[in-house]
Amino acid sequence: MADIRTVAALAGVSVATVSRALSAPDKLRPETLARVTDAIARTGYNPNARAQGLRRQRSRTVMVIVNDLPNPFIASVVRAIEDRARAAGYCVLIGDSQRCRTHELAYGTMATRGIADGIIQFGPRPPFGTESDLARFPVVSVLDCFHHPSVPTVQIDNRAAAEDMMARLIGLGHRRIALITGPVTSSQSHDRADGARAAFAGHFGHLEGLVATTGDYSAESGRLAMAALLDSPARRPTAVFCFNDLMAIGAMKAIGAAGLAVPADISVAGFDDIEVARFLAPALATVRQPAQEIGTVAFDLLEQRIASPAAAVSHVRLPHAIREGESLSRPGMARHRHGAGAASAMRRGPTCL
Amino acid sequence: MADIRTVAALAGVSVATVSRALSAPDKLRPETLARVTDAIARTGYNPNARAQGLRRQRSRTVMVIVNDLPNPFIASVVRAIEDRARAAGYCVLIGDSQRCRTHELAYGTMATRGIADGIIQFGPRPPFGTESDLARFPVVSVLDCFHHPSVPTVQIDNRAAAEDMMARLIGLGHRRIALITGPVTSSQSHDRADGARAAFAGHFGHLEGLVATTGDYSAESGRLAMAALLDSPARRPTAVFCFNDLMAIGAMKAIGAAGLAVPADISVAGFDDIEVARFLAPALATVRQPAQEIGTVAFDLLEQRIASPAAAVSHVRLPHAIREGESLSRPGMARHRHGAGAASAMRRGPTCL
DNA sequence: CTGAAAGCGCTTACAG
DNA sequence: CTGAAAGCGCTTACAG
Repeated sequence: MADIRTVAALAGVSVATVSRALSAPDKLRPETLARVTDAIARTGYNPNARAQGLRRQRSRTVMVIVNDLPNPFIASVVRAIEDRARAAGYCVLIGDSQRCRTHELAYGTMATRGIADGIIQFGPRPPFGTESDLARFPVVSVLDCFHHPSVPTVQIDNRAAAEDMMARLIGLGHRRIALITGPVTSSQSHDRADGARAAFAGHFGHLEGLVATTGDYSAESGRLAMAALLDSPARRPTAVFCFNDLMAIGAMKAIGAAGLAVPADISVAGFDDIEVARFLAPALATVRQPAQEIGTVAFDLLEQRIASPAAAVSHVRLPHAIREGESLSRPGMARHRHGAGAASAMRRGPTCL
Repeated sequence: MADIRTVAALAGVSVATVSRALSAPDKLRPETLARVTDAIARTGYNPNARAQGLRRQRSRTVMVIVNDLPNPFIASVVRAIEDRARAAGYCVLIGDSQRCRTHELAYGTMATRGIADGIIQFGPRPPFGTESDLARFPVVSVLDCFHHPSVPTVQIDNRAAAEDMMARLIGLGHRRIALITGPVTSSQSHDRADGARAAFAGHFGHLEGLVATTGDYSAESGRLAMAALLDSPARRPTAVFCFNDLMAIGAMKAIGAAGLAVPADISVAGFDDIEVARFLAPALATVRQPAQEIGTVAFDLLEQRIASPAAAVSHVRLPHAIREGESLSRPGMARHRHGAGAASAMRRGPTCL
């Protein structure tokens, strides 16, 4: 924690020379460089990043704003961003808004106070209160994107991905399918719901049999939503498509709690392909999103934007894939061991599409 | 992104007055304050944190270094730290070392470059290469702690917690118990193994029947470790105590893959009490660690240390609890439906304690 | 190739 | 109560 003056004195040079030894060593006479390098080593000198940032007007830090850090899928994208950032000599500042708009805005403001050079935003709203800031401060929107002329986005084709999974379910013979969606504010959830509807209507010519209920991407919300769907055995779906894996885990729990089996009674599909999904029994069929690549591309786009703010804004769509699992089967695979009890249909949430 | 000079000019005062309007408003004449406040509002002025930090020699930022951010238990402790930090007006910088020593040291060095006022370290090693830095820079060690005279720690009593879970297993009648531990570098894993041994030996007077194999806290390592334990049906344990929930999830997968059932054939216990553990079927019995409180206390200790570096170093032990689950039962609950095949005993890893 | 000097945007004794 | 000035630790034209 010596400063540049200490090092300069020790090496018998000016502070400018010490600075150059670090940033442009080839501009120094080898002899001088050696003296400075030695002094740096002896003092354990590390330039103060605050002072560097102030002088250079660049912090080499990016802020990542997520809304649910404990969600393993989000964490894995964050990890990929961090990997790439580190390689590029950047620090990463993570803000977990916990879906609270106030926190989100606080992190956004913080970033613009010279703390970060740009923001990677995971949520469906801009991290600033005033839209015009988006034109001035580099922001990249990722996963659950929002749209703005000066904000690049990186995500999969959520609509097509949902269509693909629905095609799989329909292909297996399912005619009564439930969706457990994300919150109404989630743009990716809208896209997926659109895709699901398109696939269903495209195949059957109508939407009868497709039902949707809303979750909030937490396992508990998936459990509750599924429990609501099970309230009415007569209209019970034969397959459930959850818009993330955590909700699928919750749904599986609710199905088990009702004395039903996956997939014999109800097939379950997820979204994200988090690691634990592969460890469930049965292993969850889900939509794989390329977490690593999403993070990498997001960082690269942000870095480009920091370097040249006027360049064209690109919107990257990365490929998804269907991850096979044991949680899907054809409908009607179970003996009819459950009594009726046609109770309160659609009590909570579920609405026809 | 106006600067203080712009605001001062607009309000017709000096920059010193603008600074005071923010940090000590009561020192200004109400009239002046009003003019400045108005100018601040009109320009959307936010002080540059870099410049503030440089001048004040305080960044009001703490760095959190974890080794596995996607682990939901770790993420939940990080979230608690962030909550507390935000309330105290601090930023949080998260570094995910991914168990790589080089990255860990890089984050540690970064923090000391004026970027952070202190570090909360999750791993069992100090974040610096030279020990003496620990006396100079505030560090708090958390969860998987290391020990150093000037570093406060916060964790549960891992030894006692393991004893408690072992007592539960022994009380159910288990006589052949396997441990799936963390890596050898993990101090908390050592403590837990000690506790497990003490409980076993205390009850039986010997260690025959207690077996340990090593994992790395990932689900996949739990699966592999469990598969190795199942290699020899004759010596198969009737209960497995995994030193985190992710490994327990992996172990359950391996048990299912071998055609066995939890808990009928093998009881499984975990550690951490992550949210998904409650959603497994069967719900996992585990050791609850108070994530929220651990994070809160860790931040508070760090803040104290930043404020008064010379104060006494405290070591906080927070209470754990046993979370009941359906993954435990008495041994021998299953019919003997599996053939023998007494193959290669202890081929991989498992060693008698 | 090297140094003296200005300045990044703030804060805070020091005067008045 | 308010302002002028020094300085936090760097970097980088500008001279030489």
